[in-house]
Amino acid sequence: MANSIHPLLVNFFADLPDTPAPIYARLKQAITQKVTTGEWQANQRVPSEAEIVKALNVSRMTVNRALRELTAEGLLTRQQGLGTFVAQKKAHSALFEVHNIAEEVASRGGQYHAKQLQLTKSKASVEEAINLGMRTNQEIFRSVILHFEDNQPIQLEERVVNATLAPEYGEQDFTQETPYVYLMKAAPMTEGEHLVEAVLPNARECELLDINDHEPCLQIKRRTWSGDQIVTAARLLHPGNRFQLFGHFSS
Amino acid sequence: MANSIHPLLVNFFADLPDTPAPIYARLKQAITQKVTTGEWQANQRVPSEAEIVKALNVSRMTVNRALRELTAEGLLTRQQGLGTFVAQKKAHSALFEVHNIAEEVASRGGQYHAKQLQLTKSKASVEEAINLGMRTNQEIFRSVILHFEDNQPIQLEERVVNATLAPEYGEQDFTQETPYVYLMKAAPMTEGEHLVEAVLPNARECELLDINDHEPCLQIKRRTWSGDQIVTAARLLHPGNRFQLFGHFSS
DNA sequence: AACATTAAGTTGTATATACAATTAGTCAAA
DNA sequence: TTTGACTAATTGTATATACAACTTAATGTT
Repeated sequence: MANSIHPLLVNFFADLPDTPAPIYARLKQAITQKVTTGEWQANQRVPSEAEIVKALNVSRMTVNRALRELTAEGLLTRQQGLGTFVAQKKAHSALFEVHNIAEEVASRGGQYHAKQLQLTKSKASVEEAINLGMRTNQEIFRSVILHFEDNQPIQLEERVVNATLAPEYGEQDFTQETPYVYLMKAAPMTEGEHLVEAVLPNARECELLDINDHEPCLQIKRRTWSGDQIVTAARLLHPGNRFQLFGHFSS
Repeated sequence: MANSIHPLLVNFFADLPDTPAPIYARLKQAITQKVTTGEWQANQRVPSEAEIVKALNVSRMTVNRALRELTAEGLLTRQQGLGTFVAQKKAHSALFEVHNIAEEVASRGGQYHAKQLQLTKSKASVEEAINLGMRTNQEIFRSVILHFEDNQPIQLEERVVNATLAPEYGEQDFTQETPYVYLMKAAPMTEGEHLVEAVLPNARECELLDINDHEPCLQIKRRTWSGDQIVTAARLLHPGNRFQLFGHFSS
């Protein structure tokens, strides 16, 4: 071990953008990349501070800062006397916060885009009216949008929108702005509810989401109100192998 | 100004709990208290690093760390060349209630009972220690309990418990009182997190839950803390065709 | 065999020092 | 008046050093 550098650290800065940035920031960026690309697997031990110091010729305090901040961000875990390890962290979303899939994808560094599969306007059926607490003569929009993260489908969104409260819904370009963002402007929500369950998608849904048959999905049904009128109801389908809901509470 | 200390810093550590803690942590705690009690108002300028150094006789790097971390946490804002300021109060997000399966079953008029499948005690493995934020020399309990509603399995619970915080966990009768109820008495939780996803159970889990192969399950991984120590980590598996999570929010 | 001690390696914290980068103000020259 | 240079104050980053606290493995002792 004497003079050789740690195998995980060869060409450590090699494929990083050559932006001028502080050393600690570039260290964080490099390590984040190793983890998110899977080059460093979960629970794997990462080089010690001393090894990084030796390999990269930086100060230990700088390495310490990078590792400490990444630990605070949940990417790594550390144990005094033992070492530093890659934490288990999949793509996750805040549970029971109204969420915006585009923002979430962006926040974890993914490439977001969306494809609108359907957008129609008509009167609510009896079933819909009951389900949504509307009247059958009210106009509603129905839209189906497929959301992608890094060119992989991450959410299939079926949505029904109250056309009285959001009359311009049909003219929006949801590949640019998500329905959530538009609806918040059109009719700020005051209340909402969620129903989360594990379901087996049908053949068409499997095809759209690009998953195998028998791959479970996390289904979220969400309804939001503005005052006493329902604004929108959505059914969000996420592939189980690519998606987790995350929630945190404190007393 | 020459020798006098900053007026905001007189008796700075006075009304703090005298717990042994690192200087930077006590600094953070003291400043957090000033801000949350309103003694330091939003947008007010806080003493500069140099002033704190002079008043409290600590190193500037220590002060810098405290202020930097508080800034990352959103309590303060800083501007190079200008100073450090109290940030605007941040919005509180909706939380997700910790739930008790026995109470839930009872609340919808079901008949509840449970069967304990396993209960052992040993030291945490390295993987567990990393996963749980414990030390490898800490003792933990492992338990597996199957919960029934009207004689149908409704939840398979695999749980790891910090034996230091809940030493009598092994002597409880969880067919009478759920782990959640006991743990709340033993070590009141102050923080927690949830991870929800859709998974496909393995053959043994299918058999225990009395479901068909390919029936998706809703898996909840939950970790709870008491102060900075983890109390318990659990994996809760619910048959997708018999279980839903429900949440409500209002603004 | 069981237990205690020691050593080596690792992370955690604290300090002193140095220089860079940014901002606001001062003051002099055009 | 405007411009520009300069200065002081402040935060931002990087390093070297030191010691504390913890974990594991090896070693020695009973």
